[in-house]
Amino acid sequence: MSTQRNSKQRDAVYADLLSRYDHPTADEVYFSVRKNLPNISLATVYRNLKLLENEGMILRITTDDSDRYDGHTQSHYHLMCDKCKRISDLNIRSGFDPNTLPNGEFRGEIRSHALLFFGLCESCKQTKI
Amino acid sequence: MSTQRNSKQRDAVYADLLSRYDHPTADEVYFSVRKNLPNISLATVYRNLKLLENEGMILRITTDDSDRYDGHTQSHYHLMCDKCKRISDLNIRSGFDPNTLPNGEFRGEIRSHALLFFGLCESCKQTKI
DNA sequence: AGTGATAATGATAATCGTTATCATTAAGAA
DNA sequence: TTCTTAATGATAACGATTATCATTATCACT
Repeated sequence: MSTQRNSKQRDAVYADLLSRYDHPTADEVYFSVRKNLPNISLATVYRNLKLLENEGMILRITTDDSDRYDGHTQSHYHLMCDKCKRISDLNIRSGFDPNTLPNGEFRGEIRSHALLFFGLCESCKQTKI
Repeated sequence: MSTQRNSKQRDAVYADLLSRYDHPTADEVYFSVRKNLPNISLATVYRNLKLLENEGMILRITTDDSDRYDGHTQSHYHLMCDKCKRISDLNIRSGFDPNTLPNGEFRGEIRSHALLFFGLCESCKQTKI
């Protein structure tokens, strides 16, 4: 495990993410947590966000601008609004084709998507380490 | 249209992307184009990459680190290697479920993916402008 | 060909999200 | 309570990208 000791700062960051569904940026978490811990440092927020992500306790959403965080890790997808730039949850049942734009019960409008796979490229797969 | 005049700098940036399949960063395009245009500025490379993207002539691939560019816009997906961080093309037939990890003829290994949808959120869809 | 308006460039400063540094604080085992 | 050292707070540094601005070059119109 990556953490050896508890800290109320880390607990506060995690609790904040669990309590909200608006996929905040690191800065937004910082300002929210400061209500209860006025002396917490922005660096501590970044540190703990990375730590919690590495432990699989939170999700990081990579976007064009600032990364956003989600404390709810059960499988779901996200939509970034072209207009207000906010991120909302999409409850898409698994077994779908992103090109088919499965709106389902979602009352917004899906226009496009970005999909990036991760794993091993062909040459790294050969020389497996 | 966004461009009113031709420029050999823009032509060179586009030609460079068309000639390669390694999904370079802006900096890598810069160093490549400098072989023929030693005085081109990095700012000009960034400007023209953004311009070409807006015109739909190239693709930008948003990743955790620097953005990467692709001059080949016919529909295909990408894999970022967890080890060497290079991006390779994935030829996936449409009509697939990203969770099913459709390896196909790809000789690497798909382990995960990041999928983000774009469009209008529910509230912006209501107050449509 | 020559001229003028202005798009595009080159050089570089500025921005901004994130990470590194380091002295200080505090968790928790002994 | 003491001691080790993980974690923090404050802030400097970093790196990718964008903004600024004087200069250059495109190209429509003579």
